[in-house]
Amino acid sequence: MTKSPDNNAEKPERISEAEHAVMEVLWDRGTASAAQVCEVVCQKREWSLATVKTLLSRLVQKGAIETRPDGRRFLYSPLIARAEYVGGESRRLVDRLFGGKAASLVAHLAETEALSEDDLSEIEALLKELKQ
Amino acid sequence: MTKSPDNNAEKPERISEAEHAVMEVLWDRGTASAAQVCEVVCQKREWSLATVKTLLSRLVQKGAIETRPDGRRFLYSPLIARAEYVGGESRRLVDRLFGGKAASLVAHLAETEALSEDDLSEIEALLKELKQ
DNA sequence: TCACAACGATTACGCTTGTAAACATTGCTG
DNA sequence: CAGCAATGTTTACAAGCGTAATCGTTGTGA
Repeated sequence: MTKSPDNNAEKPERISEAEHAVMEVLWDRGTASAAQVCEVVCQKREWSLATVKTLLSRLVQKGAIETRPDGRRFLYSPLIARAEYVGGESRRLVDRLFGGKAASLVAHLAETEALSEDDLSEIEALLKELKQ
Repeated sequence: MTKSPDNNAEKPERISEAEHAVMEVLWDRGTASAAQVCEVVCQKREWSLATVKTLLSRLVQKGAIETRPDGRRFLYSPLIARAEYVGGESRRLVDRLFGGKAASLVAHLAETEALSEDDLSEIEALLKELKQ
């Protein structure tokens, strides 16, 4: 195979906030054209189509999405999974603010009442399941 | 008076990553001079004293810290509490990535095994306490 | 066939961030 | 008293980001 076996330098080029908004659409749809992405986000963020195109280009450069030609346009689809991104971001936060201890994050959320009764029950259920 | 009396628009000017590193020192010490801050972070981040000074200035501008003259130098101290910052950042993450549902974050951490056995026990204990 | 519309690509531009050097002030030491 | 050293202030500058406008190409409808 041509793919060099060990060029996994894969340093996951940071995705910016605006870019992330675009990614969400692609994760949701799986695949979309620039116009379709715009339909979803341009209202919300008061963007123009041009802005969306710029963001898509940057995401391609960063290796976060890929393009497939579809007639005269491109269809864009994610190359990295949402879970991967979410995991990375969560980890960054936990590392930066909680010394890497995820439990500290949870503790903080609980203390500051960022967790509702429902949240607490939900987590409790989750724990039970994980522990069985 | 030239200083407008009611500019308490207190929108908490975003603290950048590098600035945050400086804040951590101030939160830890309570108060410190530029040189003292540098002693703590300049090794770790390979910064020069000049860099620390810039960051301190920016933090002052942003209203995140205050200065008190101490002889020929300044002592810097935090104006916002660490908990406040941490809470804000956590909330931002939860809003952006988990639709505002903190429980989803916890679920994600659990699923991706970002939570160790110890973490889980800890959280469990926490929950019990909160529910008393 | 020809202007136009739909696209991606290129270029733009001001703001923030990271990282610092240069400058100005001033207490201190020889 | 004259430099020097320590300190804050000002200026710098490249990269990244948010937000687009403009350019170039090409399928399409009149």
